[in-house]
Amino acid sequence: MPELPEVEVLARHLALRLAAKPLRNVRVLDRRALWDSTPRTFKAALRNRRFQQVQRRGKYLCFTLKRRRQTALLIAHLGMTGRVFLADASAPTSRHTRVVIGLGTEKLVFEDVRRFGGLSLDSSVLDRLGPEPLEPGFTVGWLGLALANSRQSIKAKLLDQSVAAGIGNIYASEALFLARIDPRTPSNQLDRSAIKRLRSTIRRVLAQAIRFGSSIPLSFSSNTSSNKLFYYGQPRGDLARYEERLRVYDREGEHCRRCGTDIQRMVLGGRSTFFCPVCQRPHSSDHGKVPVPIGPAHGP
DNA sequence: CACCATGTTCCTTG
DNA sequence: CCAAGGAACATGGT
Repeated sequence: MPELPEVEVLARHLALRLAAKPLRNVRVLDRRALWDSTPRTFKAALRNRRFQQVQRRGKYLCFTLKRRRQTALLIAHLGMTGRVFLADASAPTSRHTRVVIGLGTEKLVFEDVRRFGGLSLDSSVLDRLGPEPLEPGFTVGWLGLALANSRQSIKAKLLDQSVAAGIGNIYASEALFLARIDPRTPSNQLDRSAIKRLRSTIRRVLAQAIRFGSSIPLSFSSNTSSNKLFYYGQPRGDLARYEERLRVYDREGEHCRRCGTDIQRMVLGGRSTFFCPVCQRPHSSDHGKVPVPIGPAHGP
C-alpha cells in the first residue's frame, strides 16, 4: 500500500478502532513476515498486551503495546502490497494472509502478496529516517543541506528516506511537477527558490492525499486486486475523483493538466518517473506563465 | 512470453 | 574509499 499518506490514513483508522483492545491469540502463517523474531518470540512479545497507540513514522506503522507499566513497540512495513485491516474473527484467511492477531470478536490481519513487507519488534529502523515532511523539522534549511552534496537526480534523491521520511515513487513525481522542477536535475544544482518550492509542494501533495484518503469511504480490507485503488481496498463510490487527483503519475501520453503537453515517462534511479517536459523545463517556473497548449484539445 | 508494479537492501561499478 | 546505479527480493496483472 504505501506511501506516507496511505499509511497515515490507515494509522488514524486503526488508532480509533484498536485503542485499549487486548491482543489474544496470534497466528503466524508465514514466518518470513517476521523480520527479527521467530513465531515463538513474536507471540511471547505480544502476550498479555493491549494496544495503546497506533502511529505512523515514514512509511512504517507503529503500534505501542502496553502490559501493565511496560510498553513494547510493534512495527509494520507494508512493502509494495502489504495491508493491515480489521476483520471479523470468523472471516476466512486468504492465501496471502501472513499474520493474524486475534482481538476477540475481531482480528487484525496482515496480508501481503509480494512479501516485501513485514513486522518488526526492533525500532532501530526508525532511527535512520529523516524528518517527517509534514512536521516543523522539515525546514528549507534541512532540505537544502540534505540535497547539497549529491549529484543524484532530485527524483531519486526524494526516495531517500533519510532526506524526508515517507515520500515514495508516486508523490515524488507529483511534488516535482507542482514545483516545476525537472526530475533529472542534480540535487546539488537546485537553487534556494527551487528548494523552497519543493519543500512546500512536498507538504502540499502529502497533506492533500491524506485529506483525500480521509474524506472518502475506504474499506481497508482485502478485496479484488484488479482495481486501480491498491491503497486501501475499494472506494465506495467516487473512483473518478481518485483518478483525477494525480497530476502526472501513471499518466504517460496523457495531457498535462496545466499546459496540455503529453506527460512523459522516464526511468530514474531504477523507477518510473512521470513529468511534463514543458512545465518542468529549467526556468519554466518564471512568473507562472502558461505556455500555449500544443497537444490535442482537451476537455471533458 | 515480455514488461510493469506503491519499497528497501545489498552488490557492483566507475 | 565513496556515490550512484542496478539487481535482487516475490508475486501477480496486463
